[in-house]
Amino acid sequence: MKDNNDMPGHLARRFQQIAVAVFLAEVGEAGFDLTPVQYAALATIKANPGLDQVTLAGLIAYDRTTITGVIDRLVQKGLIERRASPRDRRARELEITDEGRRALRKITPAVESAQRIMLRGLSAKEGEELMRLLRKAIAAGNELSRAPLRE
Amino acid sequence: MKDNNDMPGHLARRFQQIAVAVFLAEVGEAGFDLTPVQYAALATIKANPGLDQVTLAGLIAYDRTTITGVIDRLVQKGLIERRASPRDRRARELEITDEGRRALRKITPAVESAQRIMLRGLSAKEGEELMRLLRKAIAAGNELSRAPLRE
DNA sequence: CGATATTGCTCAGTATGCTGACTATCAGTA
DNA sequence: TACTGATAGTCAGCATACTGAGCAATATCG
Repeated sequence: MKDNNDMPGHLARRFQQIAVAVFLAEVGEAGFDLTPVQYAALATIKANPGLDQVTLAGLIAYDRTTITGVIDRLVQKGLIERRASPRDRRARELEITDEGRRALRKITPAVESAQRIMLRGLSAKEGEELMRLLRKAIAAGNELSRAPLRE
Repeated sequence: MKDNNDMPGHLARRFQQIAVAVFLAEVGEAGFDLTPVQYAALATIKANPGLDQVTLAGLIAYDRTTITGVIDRLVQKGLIERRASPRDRRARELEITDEGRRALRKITPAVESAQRIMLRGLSAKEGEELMRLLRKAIAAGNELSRAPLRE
């Protein structure tokens, strides 16, 4: 009988669980109330001004039904704006606000610190290797989830 | 500006996302409707007959408020039984049913297949290395989440 | 041009996960 | 034994994620 610790699926869940907890703790300590998911969305909107929701979802591999709520909350916090696209009346264009830009800038150190903490059990070389293997496994499984990465 | 693919937190989320999708697909194809979380709970209850909810939660690193719903659904499906403990009237003892045992046995090939599929981009050696690194990072971060592993 | 397919988005429903609060019970101690 | 603290479980509330359905608008093709 296989142990939980021999199951990549179980290990994935545990690592994710710790990663989220560390992120929330670091960002919270910096005085902000942003989830990992909201942070990734905000950073991606900043890097791609005016993109629509489906494109955003593809860039960070979120489900299209999940992104709606995430965007709602970012708008609610005043960090982004959502407006109808002039070219396609089905689509909504997303834009970061000045406040969103400010928040992103101030949060960055906490986010980077969180990434270090979640790898604190590994050497620098091991951390790199873990990320390489995750990237490789993810690339091979990209199409297996409902929300694949789309570049 | 760091890319998402350089963030262990983001990679953790993506890998877990794929792992869950693969698990549900494989188990669903085998004719069962069990989530990864429900499967781990069921297998752990079988291996530790009569354990209480807090102990179960500790063995698989679930939050005690999450385990309640998971157990509800396993009971609902007739796979486990929950009854008051004779020694501690606060506690509930959990026991797998015959039907739970049967389900577990029939599901096992699908679960193992799922674990292979989620590593299909890696060689056997790389898969082992990924699991080793995840275990190491998880061990170092165990206390950082609200639901640490308790053996 | 008009029928059809596709796309962007939303919604209802279900299942994790977490925070924080609460009840009931148990354990240790003054 | 009475008080105090810890523990087992539940609940309400919020935030991901997903399934499946549906609406409105756009694209495509005969």
